[in-house]
Amino acid sequence: MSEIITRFPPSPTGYLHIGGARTALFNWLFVKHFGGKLVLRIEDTDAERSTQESVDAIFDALDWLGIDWDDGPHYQSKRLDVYTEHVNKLIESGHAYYCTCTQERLEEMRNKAKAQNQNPMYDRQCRDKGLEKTDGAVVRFKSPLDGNSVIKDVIKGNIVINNTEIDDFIILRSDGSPMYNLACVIDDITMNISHVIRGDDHISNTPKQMMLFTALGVDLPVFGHVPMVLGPDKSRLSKRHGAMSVTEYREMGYTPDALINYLVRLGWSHGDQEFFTRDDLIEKFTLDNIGKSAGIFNPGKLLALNADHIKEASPKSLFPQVMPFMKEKGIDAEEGEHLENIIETLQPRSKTFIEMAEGAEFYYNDEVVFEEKPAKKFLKPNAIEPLTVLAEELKALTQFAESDIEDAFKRVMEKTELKLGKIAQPVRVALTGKAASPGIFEIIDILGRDSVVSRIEKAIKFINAKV
RNA sequence: GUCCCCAUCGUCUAGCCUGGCCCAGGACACCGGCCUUUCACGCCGGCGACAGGGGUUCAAAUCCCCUUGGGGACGCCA
Repeated sequence: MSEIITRFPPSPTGYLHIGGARTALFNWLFVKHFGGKLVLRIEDTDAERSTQESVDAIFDALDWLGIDWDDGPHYQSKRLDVYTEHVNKLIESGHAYYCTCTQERLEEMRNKAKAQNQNPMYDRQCRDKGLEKTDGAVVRFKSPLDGNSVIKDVIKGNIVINNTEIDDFIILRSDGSPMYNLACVIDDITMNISHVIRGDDHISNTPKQMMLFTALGVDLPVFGHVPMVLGPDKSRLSKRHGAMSVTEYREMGYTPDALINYLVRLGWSHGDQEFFTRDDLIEKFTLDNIGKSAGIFNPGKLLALNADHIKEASPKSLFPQVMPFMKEKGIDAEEGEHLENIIETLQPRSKTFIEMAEGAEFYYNDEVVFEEKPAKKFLKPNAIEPLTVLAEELKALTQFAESDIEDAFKRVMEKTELKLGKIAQPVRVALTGKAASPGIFEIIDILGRDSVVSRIEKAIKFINAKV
C-alpha cells in the first residue's frame, strides 16, 4: 500500500470549533497510528470571510491540542495559478465551459424551483454554447447527464447518487478565484492525499469531487465521512449550545488530553474503554470503529473525563497547566516538591484547573479568611481547648511527618476526651477558613509547623475576639 | 420540497458484519448506601434502551422490506 497522507483543511472564518477539532483529531490519529503524514491546508479562497486572526486562532488551538502536521500549512490563496492551470486543462478537454448567466437569473431559477418543490439546479443554458472567456464569466464543470456516482465510503459503506442530481457546478468564480470543490480536488491531487476523512456534511460534495478527479484522469482517494457532532437539541452545533471554541476549554481549566479523549470517544469506541491517554488513542485508533450516527455534545461527560485525567496525571505534568490559573488568583507558586505535594492533595477533588487553583489558595496565604458559616459552626469557645492543646503538641514534635502529626492528634484526643471529628473540623477551619479541604494531616504536613501554629493561634484570637 | 445519511438507556456507547453466550453490558448524569476528620476519591446497589410494523428463521437488537422519527446538503460559502 502506498503512503497514507491525510489532510486537515480548515477555512479561516472563525475559531477552531469542537466539530473541526474532532475531524482534525481523527485525521491526526489515523496517520499517527499507521505512520502516515498529515497535511495542514488553509482553505481561504473566500477572501471576504477569511481572516488572519482566524488562522492564528486555529494554529493556537491545534497547538494546545497537541495536533501537529507534517506538511504545510498551505494557503489556497497562494496557489491560484495552480487552480487556473487545471481549470484551463478542463476547458480544453471539454470538461468545463464558460458561463455568462447572471446571478440574478440564477437566483430566479432557484426561487422558482423551490416554489415548485424541485431541487434547485442550474439549467445548463451555457453548456454547449462554446463561450469564450469574458469579463464576468464563470467556469462551470460539465457534469455527466446520466449514470450514477458511488462513494465507496470506508465509514458509511457505499453511497449511491444519481448523476442527474448534480448540476454543472461553478469551479471558477468570475474574479478568477477557485470554488471550494475545485480547489479542494486540485490540492488533494497535488498533495497526494490518500485518504479524505471529513465530516459527513460533505457527502453532497463528494460526487462532484469524484467527477473532477475522473475528468482529470486521477485515481480517487479513499473517502471516509465521519458523523457530525450535534447540540443537545440535535441541531448543528452552534454558539448557543455553549462553548464552541476549542480554546475556551483551555480557559475553563480543561486539559487537552481530556478534550481529545472526549472528542474521539464521541463517535468512536474501543469496546467499553472510556479513558484513553494520547498514546493509547494512537495505538488503538482506526477508522473501523467509527460509528455511523451523529452524536450529541455532552459537556457533563467532558467534565467528568477532565476530572479523570486530572486525577490520573502526574502532578508535575500539571504544573504548566494549573499555574496560570493560580497566578490569576494572585498565587505566586514555585515549581517544585512543595507544589507537587499540594497538587496531589487537590487532584481527586478538582474537576478543572480553576477548581484546583481555588483549592490551592489556602496553602499560600497565612492570613486565613474564615468563611462565615464554618466559622460560626466550628470556631466557638469550646474549640479553644483542642486548638491550644494541638498547637502545643505540634510544637513539641521532633519529627513532622504525617504519621507524627496523626500521633499528635491522638494525644489531643486523649487529653481533651474529644473525638477526632470535634478536633479536626475546628482545626480545618483555622487552617483553611473552610469546612471542606484535603485531609487534615496532609495539609498540616504540607503547611509546615510554623504556618500551622501561627494559623491556630490566629484562630484562637479570632474566637476570643468574638466572645 | 428534492437528494443523501442515520436509528440500542436522557446522553456517549458495547453487542449487529460472522443470528442463539443479550428478558441487552459499560460510562456520564440522577437516586440510595458503604467508607470517613470535612469535601472529594473509591466501592456497592438502584433507575433506565433494542423507534413501530411486517417478514426470513427452530431462534433476530443482530438479516430483508415498509413506516415513522431525526440529521445533513441543496450558494460566484467552505
